[in-house]
Amino acid sequence: MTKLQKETIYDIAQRAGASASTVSAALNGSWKKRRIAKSTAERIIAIAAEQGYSANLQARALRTSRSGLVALLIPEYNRFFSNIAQTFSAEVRARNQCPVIISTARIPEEERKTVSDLAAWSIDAIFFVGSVAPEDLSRHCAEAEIPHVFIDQPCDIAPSVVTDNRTGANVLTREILLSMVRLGGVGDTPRETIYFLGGDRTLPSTRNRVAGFSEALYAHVGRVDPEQIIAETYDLDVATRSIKALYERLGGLPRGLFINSDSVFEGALRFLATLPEEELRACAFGCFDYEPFGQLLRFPVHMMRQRHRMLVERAFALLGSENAPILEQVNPELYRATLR
Amino acid sequence: MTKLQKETIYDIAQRAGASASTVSAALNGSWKKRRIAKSTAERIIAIAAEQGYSANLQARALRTSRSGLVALLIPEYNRFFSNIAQTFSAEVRARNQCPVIISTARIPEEERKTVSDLAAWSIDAIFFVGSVAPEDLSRHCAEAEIPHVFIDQPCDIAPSVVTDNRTGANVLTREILLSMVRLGGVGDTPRETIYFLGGDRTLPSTRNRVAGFSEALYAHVGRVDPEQIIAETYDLDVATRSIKALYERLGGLPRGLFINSDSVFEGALRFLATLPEEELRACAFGCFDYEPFGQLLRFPVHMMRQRHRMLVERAFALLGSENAPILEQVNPELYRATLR
DNA sequence: TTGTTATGCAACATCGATTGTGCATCATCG
DNA sequence: CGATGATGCACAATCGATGTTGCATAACAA
Repeated sequence: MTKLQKETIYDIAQRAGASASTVSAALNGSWKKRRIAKSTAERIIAIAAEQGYSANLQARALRTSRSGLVALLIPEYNRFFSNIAQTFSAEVRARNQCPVIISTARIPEEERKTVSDLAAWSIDAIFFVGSVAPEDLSRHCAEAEIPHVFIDQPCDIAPSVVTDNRTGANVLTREILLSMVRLGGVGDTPRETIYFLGGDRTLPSTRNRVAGFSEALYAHVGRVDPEQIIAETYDLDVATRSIKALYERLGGLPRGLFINSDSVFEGALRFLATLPEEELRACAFGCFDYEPFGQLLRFPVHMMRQRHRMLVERAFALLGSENAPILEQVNPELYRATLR
Repeated sequence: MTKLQKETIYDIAQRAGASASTVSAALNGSWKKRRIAKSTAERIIAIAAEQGYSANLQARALRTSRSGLVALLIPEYNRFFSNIAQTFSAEVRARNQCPVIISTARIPEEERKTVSDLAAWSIDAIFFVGSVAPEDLSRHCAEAEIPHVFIDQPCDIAPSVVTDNRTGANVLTREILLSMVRLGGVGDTPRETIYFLGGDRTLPSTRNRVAGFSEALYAHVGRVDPEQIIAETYDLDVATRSIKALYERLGGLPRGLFINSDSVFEGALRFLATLPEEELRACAFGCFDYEPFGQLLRFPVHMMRQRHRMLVERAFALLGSENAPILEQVNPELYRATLR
């Protein structure tokens, strides 16, 4: 085994008594098209293997302007996005390409800069998950001719795969309402109603979840108060403060709580953890996202699980349909809390 | 705004009425060393900015054989590794480089292949987290002259940063024992003792945790039975089966349980969730890893939090000290379960 | 035997940025 | 005034792989 780095097609060519172009053709598989004798190709391949040769990918990418890199941009590493990252990795590697995962912390400026960087790398494709400004990013990619897909947050001008948030939220809300009935049902005072907590109303996913929530609630009691919806941000710390403020304003927990996303869940729990168990059990919880530990808390929580595997698979399928603003929806799965 | 892709230094050179080499120097900051007039450099930089120029990184990497890419290899995306990934990303970007995060599923073959791939990309450095076969990987990197560091699992022949597992486990075990005292203390029957669950004994981190566990236990009761240590794998499903088997063998939960890692925690909880609350509260739990939801379960759990920020920072600091088998330890933080 | 097509491979230009070298121009000094 | 040195920049050779072009030789037909 010699130096992994230094060996080039020229070195191999010398050893094999052939030219560099022949070696190149033999090694990248194009030898058949280039009318290289099978025996020659096999000899070269054997020598390369023996020498532990591996092509300089920069050189190849420079020449072909295709890098073999596929990127995934995520806002952060929470459970949902990590799951996406995991299946994305597997999927890319299965295609013999190299997955590159980058988190951009929900900062639009950072997202744009990252796209520029990736373009400079001649990236083959970009998957955006939970992007803040999809259209802007899509235009950037289009300019650089980079195939791209949006997951979780749709884009008006590019293929997108999203969870069916509206239906999902509707189902989850109905489930919470069902639990609330056992706790006394939806009443007239603020404390006897359900609240929607967390998320960013300016984003389509949150808007759709709010819509599903509202529909289910309206169908149940015939009215929805805008005050019941608290959706300014996904920020974890803000979630902690929001639930605390709500608790103080109402003089206790409401009878139902729709928690939007796992990060909000985590933030809210920081406050909830300080409450006595009776209070927690007097509120019906639902969370739009799945968190395994959620099933094991001191109080029951319904959860809506987004099917990350399916989302990623469909996204790959849509990669071909470039620039077509297709919107594909994947329905999430309800995990009903078992009463204890 | 023109095509993001096509603009090269030659185009800029034409516009500026200068040569490509001058443009190159102006744009990459080496113009001072190359005695380019400040006025010329500024003019070129202005034109480049106006044209939205960005350098072709393949070409640069090909020439300089440095890619600006820094890789992080993790086994999977659990909470601990995701945290590492998050701080790693930030750290790399702060250095104006591009983070590449790849999960290799604890498969040695996959790890080796990934290192080869990365070498072919002229990767600038590799951070290995929780690697299965550190020495082998280190040799590969050394051959390709890639700076590298190991986090979480040490390597005998390369710089490593790990949690002080032994001390951490000792402290955590003592805390569990303390809780056990309130539950009746350590007695003579199997059900009145403490068990160590999960992890892989062939790995140094688990070995050290077992050592710390044993020392604390020995100091407390003067003996340790090998049967008290169940550490064959980090696998989540196996953890579920192990705890179930233990429960059935003992005819109930033991009085204390040391859970090794968050994935084992998650696996064990699948079974624990099926038990009535009284049984859970009759056992003192400790987990070597921090899981925010862990503080909010139906029973108290002490947790030992690994300081991922510090681990990553120290790893960067050690990158320079190439090939020196330095072992740096970072002590974890105890999160005492509050009784409810 | 000559002309034609097929086969197998080497030469060479190319991708875009970097960098060693060299050639002007201008200032400085004895 | 010629020698010396600093200044500002252009030229051209790389880095390693790809693919087009073209030159041999062989195979075949006329």
